Amino acid sequence: MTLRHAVLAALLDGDMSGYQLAKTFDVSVSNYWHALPQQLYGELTKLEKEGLITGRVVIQQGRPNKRLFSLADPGTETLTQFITEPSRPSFIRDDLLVKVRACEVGGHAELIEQLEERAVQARAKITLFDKLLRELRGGTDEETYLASNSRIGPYLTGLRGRAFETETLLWCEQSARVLRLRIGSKPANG
Amino acid sequence: MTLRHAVLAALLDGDMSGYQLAKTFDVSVSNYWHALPQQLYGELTKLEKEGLITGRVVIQQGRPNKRLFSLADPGTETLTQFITEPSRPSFIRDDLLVKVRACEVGGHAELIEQLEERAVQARAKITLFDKLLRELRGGTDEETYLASNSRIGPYLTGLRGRAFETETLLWCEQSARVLRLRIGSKPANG
DNA sequence: CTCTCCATGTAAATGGTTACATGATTCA
DNA sequence: TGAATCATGTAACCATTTACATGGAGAG
Repeated sequence: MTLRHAVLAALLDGDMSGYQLAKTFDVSVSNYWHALPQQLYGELTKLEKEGLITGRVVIQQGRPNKRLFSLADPGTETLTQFITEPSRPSFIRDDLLVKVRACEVGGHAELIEQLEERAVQARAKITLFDKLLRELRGGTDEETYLASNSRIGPYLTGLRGRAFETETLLWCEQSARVLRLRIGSKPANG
Repeated sequence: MTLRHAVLAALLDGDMSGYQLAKTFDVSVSNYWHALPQQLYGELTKLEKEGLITGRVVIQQGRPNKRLFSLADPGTETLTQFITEPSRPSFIRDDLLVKVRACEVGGHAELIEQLEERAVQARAKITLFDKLLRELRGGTDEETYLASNSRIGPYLTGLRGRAFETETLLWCEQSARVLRLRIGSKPANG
């Protein structure tokens, strides 16, 4: 199980509620881990029971109360130990790649549409990552930032995320182009 | 469930046993889907019962008999329909990225080792992908190959796999370099 | 005689997804 | 009045991992 580690790592950014976590997972964490809100709520409850995080209720006006969680010392220790343990191989799961792999059976037009849709999503994600990286850097350039002693973890994973999405974009465009030649159809989005 | 689709797609390469599938998943399929042998055996049995693939026992000398499976027409239809359905977002799960994200809690030395280990694996995978792509291309160059009417699916996914591993390699090297500056330790592998 | 490769599985436990459920507030 | 956002969960189901299990052949 590593969802717990991903959650603990996310809390290094500061206190968060389950709802906030679920929202920001997409920008900051979903690049290397993915989870649904239900899972996060469950995991947060477990982590609190085990004392790895501490939660407190924040009463709000004009909106429902929320439970804010912060990393406790045992949580930090769990993370440190996790870093020490051997890593297991990463893995990807991607419908689209399975589909491209099997494209010889037909459905080219639909597949091209999906590739173009994914390309749009990738562009949006690249923009988000660029924004994230710019904000982290502040005024300084990348080299100086990475040599300084601040928060390099989020920056490095942000770089990986941007690189991943960039490659996805290029690949989607290339694959769509190649498939289009096969059916002589026109691009759906220009 | 998309393991079944990944298995069906893999069988487009030709008849295979569970054991062969488990072996080749690493080179050809694990780039976009990952499964353990137990899962493959189970899935193959199910797919045969449902008539999507057909199995036959091949008696061998000097080694155990094996069950060879081939794609049946309903299996091909299932794949075509799968291509038509909307794709769900891809996702990555990577221990190492979680660890780098959380690196501020300590364990830099161990983390650097793991990054270097991953870099070695990435290099090996790039070599494998290059070999795969070269074999698929045969004599022709890439552009000609992709414009011709043969098996573009495996080629395109191979390209994605190589790009992914290349980015992984660069990222591991960069991250290890950045972390090394923090602790002033020497590289473990040169 | 030991190790690795071939070849196939079952069973139990954990992890993840889908469907369902609630209820207040703000904006159009 | 309807939709979106905030905020939190439960229950049932399906998928995946871990542990266990077997057994012959060839290489060293």
